[in-house]
Amino acid sequence: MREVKSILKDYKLRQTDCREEILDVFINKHHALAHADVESQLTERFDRVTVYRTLKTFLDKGLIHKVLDNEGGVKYALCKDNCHAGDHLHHHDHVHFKCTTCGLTTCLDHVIIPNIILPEGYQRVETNLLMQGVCKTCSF
Amino acid sequence: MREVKSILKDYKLRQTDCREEILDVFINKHHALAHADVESQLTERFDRVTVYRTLKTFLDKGLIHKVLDNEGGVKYALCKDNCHAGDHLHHHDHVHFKCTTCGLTTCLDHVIIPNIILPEGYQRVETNLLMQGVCKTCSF
DNA sequence: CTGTGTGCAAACACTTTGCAGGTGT
DNA sequence: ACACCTGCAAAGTGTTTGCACACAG
Repeated sequence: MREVKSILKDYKLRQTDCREEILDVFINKHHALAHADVESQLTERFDRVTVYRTLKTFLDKGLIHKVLDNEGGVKYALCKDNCHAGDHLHHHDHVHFKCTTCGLTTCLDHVIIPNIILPEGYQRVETNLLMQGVCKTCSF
Repeated sequence: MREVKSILKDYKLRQTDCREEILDVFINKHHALAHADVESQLTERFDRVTVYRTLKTFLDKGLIHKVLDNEGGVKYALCKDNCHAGDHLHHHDHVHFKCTTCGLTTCLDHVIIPNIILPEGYQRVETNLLMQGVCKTCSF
């Protein structure tokens, strides 16, 4: 996977088996993954702790972003190129959609969260929107 | 607390000390509370498990609603009267705001989530919006 | 009286931390 | 060579389940 290696290099991360595999999982699955999902998708077995730390590293470096879950967990999804508009402002103003049928949470990258007017005195920094319903493939 | 008792009756819930106290906490605190928050606010000590079950009961009966958290936990907040428009459609299309300074999450009941157009095939059922930033009282 | 709520104990699940040794650059 | 990554062990935290007894209606 040439792509994986070059992405890690771009993000100034060391090339290790664990990172390559986890990144590969994110690239191939096109939905958000919780820690447990990542773990179960790995071909090689890595320590739970290593997976936790790798996810944290990817998150810190801006390779992946958090996706909230209605059950209270956190999932992660790959950041797309449009996250880096301006390189400093790492923004994720797109909608996340969790299907109640198949259970998958996906980034609707092209559905952006509209600008919401807050009451006087509130300063917005980040917005997270999770929508639940039935996804395209499940509503046949 | 006459109010508390009548609310429990309205929701067809038995009157117990635990329920009265927990409901009282929600009424007096005007922000979302996680399980641990509820527990620490109780004057009388109830079992952890009882608190969990009470929250679940309140949630099932529609007395409180979930508030997502960016850390991956779940908080709860009282449902307002406007939740019951139509009595069957229990909707919470308001914005939740978590202050990064004081850490409190509040319901912005009057800031409703705008209607978002989804791609063909997606059916929306529920929407949850969490905004983070600085709240009114912290931005002095 | 009956069904439901509560407390206790225990199991279970999830996440973090410290340390020793291994690996990428 | 050095800094960083990994695995193991353990602790810390959060949540659920089963059962016996207590209590509201």
